[in-house]
Amino acid sequence: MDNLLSPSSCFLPPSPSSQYSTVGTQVIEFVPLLHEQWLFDDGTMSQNEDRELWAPMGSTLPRSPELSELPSGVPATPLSNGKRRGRKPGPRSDSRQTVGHVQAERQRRDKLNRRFCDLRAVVPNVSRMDKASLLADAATYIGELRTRVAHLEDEANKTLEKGAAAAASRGGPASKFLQVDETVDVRMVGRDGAAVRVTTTANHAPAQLMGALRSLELQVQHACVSHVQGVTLQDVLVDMPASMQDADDLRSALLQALQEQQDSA
Amino acid sequence: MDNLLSPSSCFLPPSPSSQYSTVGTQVIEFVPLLHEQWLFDDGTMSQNEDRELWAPMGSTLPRSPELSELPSGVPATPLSNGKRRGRKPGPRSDSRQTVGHVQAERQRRDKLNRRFCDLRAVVPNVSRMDKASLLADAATYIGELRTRVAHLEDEANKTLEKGAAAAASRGGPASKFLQVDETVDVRMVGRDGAAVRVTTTANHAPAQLMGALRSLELQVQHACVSHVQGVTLQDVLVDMPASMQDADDLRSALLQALQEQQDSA
DNA sequence: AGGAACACGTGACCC
DNA sequence: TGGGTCACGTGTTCC
Repeated sequence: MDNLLSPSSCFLPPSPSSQYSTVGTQVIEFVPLLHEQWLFDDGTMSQNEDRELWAPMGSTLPRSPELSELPSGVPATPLSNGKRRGRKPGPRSDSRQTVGHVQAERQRRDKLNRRFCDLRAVVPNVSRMDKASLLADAATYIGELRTRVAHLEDEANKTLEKGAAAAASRGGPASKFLQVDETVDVRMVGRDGAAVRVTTTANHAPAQLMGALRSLELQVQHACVSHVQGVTLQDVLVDMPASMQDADDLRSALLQALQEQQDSA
Repeated sequence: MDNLLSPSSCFLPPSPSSQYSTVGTQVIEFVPLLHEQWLFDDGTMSQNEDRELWAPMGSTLPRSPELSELPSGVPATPLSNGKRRGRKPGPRSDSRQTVGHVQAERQRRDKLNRRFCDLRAVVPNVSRMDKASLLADAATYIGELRTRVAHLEDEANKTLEKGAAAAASRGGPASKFLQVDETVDVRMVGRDGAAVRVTTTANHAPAQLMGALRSLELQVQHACVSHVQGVTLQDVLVDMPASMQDADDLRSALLQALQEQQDSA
């Protein structure tokens, strides 16, 4: 992981290096002045040395005669203290325009890292301090928040209005079904879908089936229910769970869930 | 912007190029035979291709005799469209260990980009397609969700304390959180039938609705359920009980039943 | 032209 | 030692 463990808990480039003068954009940008290494580059250091420190690079390029140093208005940037991550200046020919390029790239990097910081500030429980983990955690966190909001919202809607008038109609005979002539068919639809057909004469069969599907954590993508002459026909399309391979798996699980469902009723 | 506008709307490196052979991770790998590269992230990126495409670089170097290519199995599949962003292989001497390094770095980059994709999948309204904007939008979105959760929570607490309070039933703005996709509509069909339409983002909405109908002793004559993009639409035709006169009676009873249904869950 | 955005290779750092 | 992560400079493409 790296310095990311640094107390500031926020990754920022070792070299703030933000001291472009001419860029138009707002450069409010306070350096987080964390108390860890590289906090102050402040340009006070002599620039050169750092630059020549690692001058002789291994691989090399046929360097163009005029490599010199960045013409940048502010010569600093070297951030000289021994800490630095990036690549050494390496052999490059700067054509007075690549220097602008490298500087722009630096800004872009900084901006991106700032955004990473901002994101990290609003995401709790960032498991590891690493960028990829942060992104993953942010995504899952958003997912959590979403389901929570949805849950709270329909809860609010329900509690929002309801006369005190109680249910009155309660506790009917409810159930006493026998499930003779009850059929449960399951067949695959594509790779991840399963079509379930249930016919029964039981009372409130939809409640039983949907309750069973919920207990199995099966997401209902589509359902169609018809009741005619005492028998209820239900066709349901559900997502096939990863834990099940074929239709038979689902069917037996569903039968058991239906059984439990009606036992609890 | 960039290619980010690409139909896939997800940034992934033009060259998956991930073709480590020995790494443990799954390398299912199907060549993305569709008309655009990298349509999906899902880790199953293809590998191989390019790499020698732009072999002759401008700057040049007396390249070391053994640059060759990575142990790549598939030399072909140039993915030829002239699209590519990164720098060309450039002149490098690989010391048999830097090569492992570069491909490790590649994996890291890919993983990071995958995470960017995942994040982007859960953040709505991503203004611009650019990484920094995505991060910013994600952060603000999390902020919105948070305040929303907070509001909903203390609202729930409020309504929970006072049972009565009533809230003047309907008509008005009701609650600020009542969004368009959270509705319960009821209308009469003939003299003895009622059509109920419920749209919600709640989980396992069918189980809740059917359970509520059962608790009201309402016989389901027909039902149709569709789930799309997180919202569940349910149309149910029920027998109108003798104890209720109009649709509003049924609606309020249903709302209460739904509430109880979810409280018991 | 020139800016913006990205991927890549590379040196450095850490555990 | 080595795998993992980072920042940097660079080449490249798109607008």
